[in-house]
Amino acid sequence: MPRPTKIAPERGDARARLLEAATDLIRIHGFSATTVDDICRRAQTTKGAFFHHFATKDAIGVAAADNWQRTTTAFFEAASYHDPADPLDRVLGYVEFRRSIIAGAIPEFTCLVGTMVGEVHHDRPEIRDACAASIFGHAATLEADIAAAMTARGVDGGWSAAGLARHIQGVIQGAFVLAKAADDPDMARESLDHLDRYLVLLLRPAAGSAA
Amino acid sequence: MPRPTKIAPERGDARARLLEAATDLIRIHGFSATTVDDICRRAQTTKGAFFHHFATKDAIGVAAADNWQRTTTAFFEAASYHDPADPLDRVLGYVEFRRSIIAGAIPEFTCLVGTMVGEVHHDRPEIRDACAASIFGHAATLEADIAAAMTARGVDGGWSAAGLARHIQGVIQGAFVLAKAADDPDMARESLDHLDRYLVLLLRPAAGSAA
DNA sequence: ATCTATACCGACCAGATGGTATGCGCGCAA
DNA sequence: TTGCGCGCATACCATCTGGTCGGTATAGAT
Repeated sequence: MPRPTKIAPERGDARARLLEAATDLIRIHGFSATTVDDICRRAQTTKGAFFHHFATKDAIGVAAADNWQRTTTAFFEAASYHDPADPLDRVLGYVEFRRSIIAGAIPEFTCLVGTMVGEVHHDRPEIRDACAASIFGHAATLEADIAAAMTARGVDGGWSAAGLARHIQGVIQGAFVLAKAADDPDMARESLDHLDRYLVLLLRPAAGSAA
Repeated sequence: MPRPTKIAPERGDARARLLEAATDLIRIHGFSATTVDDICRRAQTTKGAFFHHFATKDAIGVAAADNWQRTTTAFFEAASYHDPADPLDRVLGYVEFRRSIIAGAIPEFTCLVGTMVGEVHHDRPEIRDACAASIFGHAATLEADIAAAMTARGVDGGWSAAGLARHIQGVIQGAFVLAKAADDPDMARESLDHLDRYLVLLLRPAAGSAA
């Protein structure tokens, strides 16, 4: 999830800067612990600008989740794990890609919407729903490849491609929780390795059938 | 995670009531959004009592995590998934047990320390470490059974019993994130079903070898 | 040139927040 | 019975919080 380098404030830019600042700060401190003043300071704007663009603090939470969905959608669409001809390779490529972008400090690779929804799910339903749209919308992008891999293998274990896609997102979110707790990105990588193993066991056609 | 019914305040009880109130409120609202006054109100005490027992708000976060570890340890030790003779059955029984206690409203079955650590990992290292001790200490209780099941099956895929135990905790934490996002406990159950399937594929001796 | 809509500024506010200072009653040892 | 420490209550405080409001600057339409 690379971020553009800081640019000097320019007229018409404040909304985007506020959104970026909010995203960064919420990933570091969480939603509740991030104050409007903090966001303004980091965005190099004032409260006047903030409340011109966002009616409430909650509103920037919703907007940040929406923005997260847009940017991550573009980011994953551009990735090369879609290239392989075999649908299972595309699914495994996705997991490998997720693994490869676990790098740097923890707030740099963890998920904005996963962090937010854990905190605000009960009190701020609008933010929760925006986070859910991002998570489950992203999960849905895996469905077709999973379904194709299921067909290729001929599996039917009473579970769905959509459900497995959701589970994959769950494992990734859980991996981030472990990394935060241990303060160690390796915890997340380890979990993604197990996820990869699961998908292979579940979806790889039996050995010898292709040789 | 059953909770005792509310009792009228009694002298000498305040600390325990504060801890229980903090636990409940943090599970609902998160750590930052839970105020000291909220905790006191729910515990039917005053700020005087609060700061008599806890030096700071952070201190009750640490104490709540420690208390969580103690109570959950006792809770899981008493469960019957330890009974089967086959170690794999004990591991699968654990997952089934975790699945069975997903019931009621979301804050009633989600994990205090998982919720807290996602929020405060960066700013409150003492709370983070207390949460980590709870999560990874609990994971460690699965290690022996996993190792025994690995031996029985004779697996060696370059991963460890400890790592798989951590992954199991990760999947459970991720399942809670999904349930919060979708506002639906079924999301968590679905993920635990996949976890069960993974463990069977990974650790069940090949079919026919026992019949 | 003027009008208007939008972007933005910065002082201000009421209430909340974590934390403190002080006092008071109960149990217990001397 | 007195003295003392512990558990807890009440009143209070400095600071921070989200949010408001009047005002200014700029760009484009007429």
